[in-house]
Amino acid sequence: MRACAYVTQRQVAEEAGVSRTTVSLVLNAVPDAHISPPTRQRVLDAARRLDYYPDAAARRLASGKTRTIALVWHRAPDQTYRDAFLPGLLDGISRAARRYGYHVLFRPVAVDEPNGTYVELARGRHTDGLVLSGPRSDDDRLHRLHAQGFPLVLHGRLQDTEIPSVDVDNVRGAMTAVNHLLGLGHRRIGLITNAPTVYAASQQRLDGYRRALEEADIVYDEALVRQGNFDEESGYTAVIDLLTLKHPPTAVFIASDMVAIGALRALQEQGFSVPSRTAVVGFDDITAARFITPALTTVHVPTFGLGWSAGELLIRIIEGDQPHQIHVELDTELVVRESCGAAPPHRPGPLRGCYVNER
Amino acid sequence: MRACAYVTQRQVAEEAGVSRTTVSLVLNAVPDAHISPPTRQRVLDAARRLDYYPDAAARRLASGKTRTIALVWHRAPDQTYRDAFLPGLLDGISRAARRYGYHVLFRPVAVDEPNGTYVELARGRHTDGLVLSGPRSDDDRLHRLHAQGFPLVLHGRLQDTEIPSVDVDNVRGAMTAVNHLLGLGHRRIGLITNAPTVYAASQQRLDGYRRALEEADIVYDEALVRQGNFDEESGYTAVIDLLTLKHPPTAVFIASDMVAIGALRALQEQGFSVPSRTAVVGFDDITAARFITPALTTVHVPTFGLGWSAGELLIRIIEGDQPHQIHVELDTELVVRESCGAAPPHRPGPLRGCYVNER
DNA sequence: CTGAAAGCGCTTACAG
DNA sequence: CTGAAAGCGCTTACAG
Repeated sequence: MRACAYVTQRQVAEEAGVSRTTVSLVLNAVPDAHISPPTRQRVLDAARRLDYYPDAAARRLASGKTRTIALVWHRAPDQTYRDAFLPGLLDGISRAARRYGYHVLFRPVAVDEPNGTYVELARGRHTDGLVLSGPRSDDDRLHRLHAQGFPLVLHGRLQDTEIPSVDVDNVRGAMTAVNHLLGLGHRRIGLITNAPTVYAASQQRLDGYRRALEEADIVYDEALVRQGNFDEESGYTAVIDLLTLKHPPTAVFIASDMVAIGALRALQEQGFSVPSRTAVVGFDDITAARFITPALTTVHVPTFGLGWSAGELLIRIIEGDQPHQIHVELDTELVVRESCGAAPPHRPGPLRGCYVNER
Repeated sequence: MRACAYVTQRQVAEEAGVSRTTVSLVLNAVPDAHISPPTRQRVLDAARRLDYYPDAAARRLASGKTRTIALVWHRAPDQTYRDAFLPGLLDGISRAARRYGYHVLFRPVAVDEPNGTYVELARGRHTDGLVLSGPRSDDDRLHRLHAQGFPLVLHGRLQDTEIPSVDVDNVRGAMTAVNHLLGLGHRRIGLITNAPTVYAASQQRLDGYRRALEEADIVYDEALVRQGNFDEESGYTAVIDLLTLKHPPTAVFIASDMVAIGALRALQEQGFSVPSRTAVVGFDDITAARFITPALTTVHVPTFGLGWSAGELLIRIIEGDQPHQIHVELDTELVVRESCGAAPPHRPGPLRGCYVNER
């Protein structure tokens, strides 16, 4: 069903009275093909007049380049959680791609899908490179792809790998959160992780927590630490458990907003109102953080920036530039709202106080 | 930089001891090419042994089909608003595409971008068809594309057009919301629109509101109607204005959750607590609706279903099937939470009561 | 049941 | 400064 009649390079050549080679050279602005300005102009005019667009498939086949990158999107156990990052990330990648003249292919991987089915994109030459969001450590086809020299960037780092990656500086992000609570005078600060610590990000946020305490000369107390698992439920349970302590913490750093939302609810139900009795700081700055009551103070993750960086890094690799940084770590920012107890004076109006504190 | 060495059809042919034609026929499972089972098996084995993937560009060039569809994503004035729909929509389109063996290209259109730049995807044969989310009525390149017979599906209907589309049944959705309030005994029901009524969806939701009132023999009172404009701010302002009435409404249907969130805040600030003094029902069921206090009763928009339908409809059109429905309208569902005052008994736990009421 | 051959619409050495 | 020609890796009538 090719309803449209497409105009080809040949027609442009005829219209301009030159060879197809010349048309190609002009339209691709090949640097060292010295085309006389008048010839150039004639080709350009002809192309415009005929409203010519080169055929993508032909161009790819001849050049060996697809000028396309793909985003492979692993669904996480908790869907809401990942959905919060998709728009920003995708927008960032798309903008970077467009900036460099690339297209972007989107490829979700269903939870029940076997590992590595997305390599078809690479092996079938649909794309020049892949951004993989949410890599699995047991994904050996991924490592094979990398070993073969296929351009790859991970969103979310994998342990012990040389595959280029983009992520937020989780250690420093966590430190910012904890330092903020310390600055408000808290000394017994609990931690609920965002996920089991087999996840690199989770371990790093835990490390940041420990380091901030250490720098404040507070001994790390494992009794104040609980494990979250991506969703509200896990935060709820973790808090209930935390409150069985004889001396519950006066503040809790919860390394995921989604988990924090469940935690907030548990705290309120147990009469540990936030922030008056317990201060809470989250991590991620998902959309809901602004809307929950009390509005959540949290560590903002720059999703657009992550997407942009991933796209740009990948394209550099594809084009053979030597990127000076193979693992990009972006800074986070603390967003002070209400749940930490350091909220700005309450202003009436549709928006909850939400200024951003630079680190 | 082609680091990988790719295996070609020719190598598979040699390995299997057959011609390239035969390889193509077998691998594409061409229906009426009668290949003997042993030959077929030999080809399959050879392909597997060599880990062969056909070259996408070559295939496209030879077949004239890209087996790719694109999602063109217009950013709306309010970004948060649209972001709420992207994950579901994109997931739906991607799943439909995969189901039929298509890939999906994602193409955001920046707010400051001139109209119709995305037609390059069509004219350059990057894709066999386009799903356009958030079409502009003044986009004449869109109409030209359609006139040329290029496969197109809109997400969000355009007035007076024969271009196939997918949307939610806005009229019935609004009626469900208003009927619910009527069922709770409300008689003075206000309306805040989701946007100016030049937007088709906005007009339709207004129509649904009027029709529900009419069927309940309540005269339409323009004094109870205000205009929202996508964001919280507009909802906040609209409520402030509404409350200047001598007899403010006892319930308000707000045709957008984002607008409703601003409205909720204004109501609470003005002492019209929700739901005890004023009942509120929203529209869209964005993620934040669950998290706001009180949790928002709202009309759920099936974003995944919209994406799936758009993808499937587009693929049917591409493949020349005659779809029996050119304008698909999906049903909505009312989600009863707290803001309408008909909440289920309060249960402790991480999740806010959120059962779904079938229409 | 299988193969030789043309062709898809470009890019890119190479020659002049 | 410009053109003739080979080639990218497939699909698809067509012939046998």
